[in-house]
Amino acid sequence: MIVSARILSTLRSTPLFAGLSDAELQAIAERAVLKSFGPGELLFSEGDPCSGLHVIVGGRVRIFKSSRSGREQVLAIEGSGTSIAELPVFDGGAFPASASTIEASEILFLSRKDFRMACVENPELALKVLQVVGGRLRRLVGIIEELSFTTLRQRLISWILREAKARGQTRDGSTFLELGVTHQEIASQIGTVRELVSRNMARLQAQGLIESSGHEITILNQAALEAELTSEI
Amino acid sequence: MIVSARILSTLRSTPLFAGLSDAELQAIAERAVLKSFGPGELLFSEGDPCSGLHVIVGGRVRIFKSSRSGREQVLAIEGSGTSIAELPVFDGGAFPASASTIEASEILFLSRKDFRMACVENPELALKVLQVVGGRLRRLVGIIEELSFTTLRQRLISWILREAKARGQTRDGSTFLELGVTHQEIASQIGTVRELVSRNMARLQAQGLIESSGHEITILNQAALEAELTSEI
DNA sequence: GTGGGCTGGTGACTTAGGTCACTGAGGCAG
DNA sequence: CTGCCTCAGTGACCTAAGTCACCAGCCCAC
Repeated sequence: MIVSARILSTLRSTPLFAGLSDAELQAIAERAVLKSFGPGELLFSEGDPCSGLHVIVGGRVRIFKSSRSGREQVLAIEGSGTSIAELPVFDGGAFPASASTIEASEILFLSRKDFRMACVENPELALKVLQVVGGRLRRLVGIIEELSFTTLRQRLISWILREAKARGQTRDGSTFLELGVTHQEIASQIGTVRELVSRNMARLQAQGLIESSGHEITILNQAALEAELTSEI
Repeated sequence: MIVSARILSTLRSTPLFAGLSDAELQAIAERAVLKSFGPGELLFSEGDPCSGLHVIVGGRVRIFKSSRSGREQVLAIEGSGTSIAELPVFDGGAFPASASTIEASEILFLSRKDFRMACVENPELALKVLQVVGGRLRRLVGIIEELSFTTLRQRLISWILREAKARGQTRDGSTFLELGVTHQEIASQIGTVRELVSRNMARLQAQGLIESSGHEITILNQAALEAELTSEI
C-alpha cells in the first residue's frame, strides 16, 4: 500500500509517535485514514461513542463543552502534529467533549483497535501517550484554577498575554496582537459571554493598559497587566 | 524480603494493579514503602517535584488546589485501593495540585523509577494506567462544566444528591444523609465559601426540599431537586 | 447602490456570589 | 463549671457577572 510522504512526516513530527522507527510509522500510517474538513466542521460531539484516535495533520481544532443554554467552554485548542481524544480510546467511554475545526483541516484517523495494538506492541508508545495526557490534565487543572479563583478581568488579561506571547509582534517596547478571533470566541475560551469581553476590553483601554482598534490590539503596559495576575490569585 | 499480606491484598484490589500475577505484585510490593499518616496531614504540595506513585491502602485523601487568598478547590477525593498522582510520574513535571489525608491513612509509596520499570515490563499495566487516568480526566472535565455552566445552588444540590446516593439511607421515601464534613469542606468541594453553603442549605430547607438538623439532612423532595439539575444546564 | 447577516459597543438593570462582622451553639480541656 | 475553640447562622453590604435591548459598523450578495 502506498502511503503519502506527508502523512509519514506528520506522524514523525507528532509528539505521540516521535521515536518510533520508520517501519512502525509505516505500519500505523497504512492503517490510518485521512479526512479533510472545512472550517467550523464538527469532528465529534460530546457523548458520541469513541471510535478512535485523531491526529491533526494540518489546521486547528477546538475542543469544547457546550451548555444547554448555548454557552460554550473551550477546553483546548490543538494544532498540527497533535493528537486528540487519546483517552477515551483507552477507557472505552464516550467523548467527554465536542470537537470542531477552526480552520480547514486534515485529520488522520486511527481506529481504536489499531491504536491499542500499536501500544501493546510498543511499550514506549504507551508511555508517550501518558506523557501527552499528562500535559492535557495539567491544562484542565489550570482551567479549573482560573475558573474558581480568578475574576473575568484576570482571565481576559491572561488570555491576551498568552496569545501575545505565542503570536504577537513586539516593536519598540509595545506588542501588537492580531486577535484573529471574535469576541464571542474569546468569551467561550475564558468562560464568559461576549458582552463582558467587549466591556472589559474597553475598560483595559480606558485605563491605558492596552490600545485596541478593530481586530488588533497593542499592549501598552505589559508590566501592569502581569502584576494584576500575580497578585491576588 | 517479607511483605505483609495486607499490602499484597491491597495491591490486588487496586484497579491499577488488578490483573497482574502474584509474582509481579510481589515484586512491586517489595519495592514499595508503606507510610502512616494522621488525619489532615499533607502528603505533598502543588509544585513539589513528583517523586513517585502513591497508592491508598487505607483511609481517604483529598486532592486540591489552593489560592493565595486561602480558598481551596477540591479536585478529587480518593479512598482505599486507588492510586493518586499517576500522571506526574510519567510527564516528569511537578505535582499540579496538593494532597492531604482526610482521616488517618496508610499510603503505599512506589518510586518513579520502579513504577516506570513495572510499566515497561508490563504493557498491560500501562494500559491500565491510561484507563484510570481516563476516569480522572473525565471528572476534571465534569468540574469545569459545573463551574462554568451551573449556579452555586445547583452545585450544592448536585453534591447532596451525589453523597446521598453514595452513603445515604433511604427510609420510607425520604433519604437521610449524615453530612460528615463541615460546611467549609463542602464549600471547597463545590467551589465557593462557607457562608454561601450555609445560606443555600437554609434556603433549600425553607423551600421544603430538604430538612436539615445539625450534621444530618433529610431529602424530602428528591424529584424537585433533580429537576433543578436537569433543566437549565 | 441597498438590504441583511454578522460583529462589536453600550446603557440600564438584575442578581448571584462574595465579604465582613457579629452571635450563638456544641464540645472538650483544664 | 468555666473558658476556649471550632463550627454554623445571619444581617448588611458590595460588586462582579450576566441579561436584555438596541444601535452602529462592516462586508458580502444581489
